[in-house]
Amino acid sequence: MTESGENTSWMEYHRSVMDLGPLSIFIRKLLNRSPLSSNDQLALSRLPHDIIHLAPDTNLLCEGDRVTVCPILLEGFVCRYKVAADGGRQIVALKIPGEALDLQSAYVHTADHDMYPITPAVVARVPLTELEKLAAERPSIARALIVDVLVEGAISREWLLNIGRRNAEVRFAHLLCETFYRISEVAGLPVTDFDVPLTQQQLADVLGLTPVHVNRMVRRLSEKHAIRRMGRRLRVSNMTRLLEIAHYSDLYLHRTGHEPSSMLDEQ
Amino acid sequence: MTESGENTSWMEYHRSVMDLGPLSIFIRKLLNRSPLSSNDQLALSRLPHDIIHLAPDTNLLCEGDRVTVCPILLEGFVCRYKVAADGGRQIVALKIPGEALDLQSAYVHTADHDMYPITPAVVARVPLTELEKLAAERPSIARALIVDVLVEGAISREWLLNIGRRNAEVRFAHLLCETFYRISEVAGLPVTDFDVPLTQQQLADVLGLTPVHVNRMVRRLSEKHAIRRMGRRLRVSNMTRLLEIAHYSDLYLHRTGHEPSSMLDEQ
DNA sequence: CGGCAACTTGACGTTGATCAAGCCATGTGG
DNA sequence: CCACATGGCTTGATCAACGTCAAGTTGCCG
Repeated sequence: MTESGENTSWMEYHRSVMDLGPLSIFIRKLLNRSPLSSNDQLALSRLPHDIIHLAPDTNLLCEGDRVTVCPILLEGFVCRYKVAADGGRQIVALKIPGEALDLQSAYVHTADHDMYPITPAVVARVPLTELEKLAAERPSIARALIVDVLVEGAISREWLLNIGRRNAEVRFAHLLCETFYRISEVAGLPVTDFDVPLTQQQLADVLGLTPVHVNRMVRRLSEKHAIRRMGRRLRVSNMTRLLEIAHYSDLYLHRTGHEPSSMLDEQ
Repeated sequence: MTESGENTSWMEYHRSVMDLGPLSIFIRKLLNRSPLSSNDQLALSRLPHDIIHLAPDTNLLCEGDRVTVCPILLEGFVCRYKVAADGGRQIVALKIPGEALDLQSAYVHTADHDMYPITPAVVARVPLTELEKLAAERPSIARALIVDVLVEGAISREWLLNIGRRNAEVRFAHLLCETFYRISEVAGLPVTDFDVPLTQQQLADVLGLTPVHVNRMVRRLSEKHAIRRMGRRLRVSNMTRLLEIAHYSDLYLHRTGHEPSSMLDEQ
C-alpha cells in the first residue's frame, strides 16, 4: 500500500513480467481470477483509452452521475463512499491498482455513491462502448469482468461482517490483512512490508469508527508489534501477528491464481 | 413482508398480471430493472426447473460449497449470513420473492457465505448450464441478470453505510423502509401494511446489534407510532413516519419501472 | 521558519452490550 | 379445553466500548 508516486519494487516487478502496455496491470489483475488466452490479453491491451492523473480528494464520480467511460486504476488508491443524512461518511470500498473502478456503469447508468482518490492516482479511461464490444466478441473477457464485480461484492459482505460484528481492534487488523492480500495479488508476489496510505480520518471512515478511536487502535497494534509508526505513516511489518489478531481467512477474495504462463494457449 | 404461507393480496395481484408459470414472479422482478421482449420472457418461463419447499433454518448453502444449480426464490424470505471467528453472526443480505439466490455461482464456484430461509420458502432450481445457455443466446437476458447482481451490490453498500454510520433507531427504520420498497416493487403496487417475518434475534443479526437492544428500538418506534406490535409480530403501518425517521432515499435500489405492458415488442 | 493538517492524549459522556430474571404467545398432548 | 413446555419477547441493572470535546504536539511543505 505504498504511495503511488514512489514506484516501489513490487510495482516494478509486475511490469516486467509481460508488457502489454499501460493496461498491463489491469490484465494481470483479471488473470488472477479468470483464464484469458493470449489473444484475449492482446485484445484487452489494445482497448482505446486516455490516461489522466488525479490529485487526492478530487471527485471522480458523484451520486446521480451518468457515465460513458470506464475508469481503470493504474496507480494509487481510490475509494467509494457514501454520506448519511446527518453528514456521516462511510467508505464502502477501497480500490487498488489494476482494478476497474466502475464496471457497474455499463449496466446501471446512475451512480449510487461517490468516489475519490486517496493518493495521487493514475487512471486509464476506456469508452464503455469499446469495452462492451470486446465483451460481446469474447465471452471469456465478459466472464472475467463479471467475476471482478462479484469479488467486489464478496468483499462488501466481508466488510459487513467486519463492521457489524468485530470490535475495533480486530476490525482494524482485518482490514490490514485484506489489503495485504489484495496488494500481494497484483504484485504477483507476497509483499513483505507496506505503508498504509490512508489518514486516520479515512481509516475511521472505512471502519465505522471515529478518528480518535482509530488512533487508540493504532497505538494498541503498535504495542503488540503488529504494525509500526514511521513518522506520520503506518507500516505493516508483521503479518503473522496481524493474521492471528484478525483470525483472518482470505477465502472470500476468491483467489485462484491463473498464472499468465499457464494461459498462453488460445481459447 | 407477510409470512409466505398466507398468500396475501399483493402476491395474488402479481400473479394475475401475466401468467408465465411458476417463474413468473422472477421474470417480473427482472422487468422492474431491465427491458425484456415477450420472447425473452417466454424463454425465461420455459427454463427447466424443479420446485422445492424449505423449512426455516435449514441450510441452503454453506461456505465452501460448489454449486451446479441456481435457486430462485418464489415464496418466503431467505438470508445470506457470515459468522466471525468468535461466533458472531451477521446477516449480509435479505432476499425476497422473485430474486435469484445465487447467480454468483455461475461465475465463482465456491460460496463465501451461508444461506438459510427465514420463513418457510418455495424455491425453483434451474440448472446453471441452462441458465448460461439462455444468457449466451439472449444478450438482454444476460444483461438483466447482471443488473440484478449489481443492485444487490448497491444494497450491500447502503447496508455498510447503515451499520457503520447510523445509530440503532435510524438504522432499524432504514431497514424497514428498504424492505417496504423492495416488497412493493415485486408486488407491483405500494403495499400499505406488512408484517416483518424476522425474529428480534434475526433483526439483531441484520443490524449488527444485540436482540436486547433491538427490543428497545422496537419499543421506541412503537411509541413514535411508526410500527405496531401485533402479538409477537411487528407490523409496519406508518411508512411516512418511518421514512422521515430514516431520512430514506431509495435511489440505490435503481428502480426504473420497465412495465411489462410497455415491453411487448420484440428486441 | 511559519503555518497547517494530521496526529495524540486525557477527561468525560453515551450508546449499546451483558447479565439475569420473569413474562407471554403459540403449539402440543392429555 | 386446559396444562404445560418452549422459544421468543420484555425489562431493569450494570458495565464496557466507543464517541465527544478540547487542548496540545508533531511531522511536513512551502
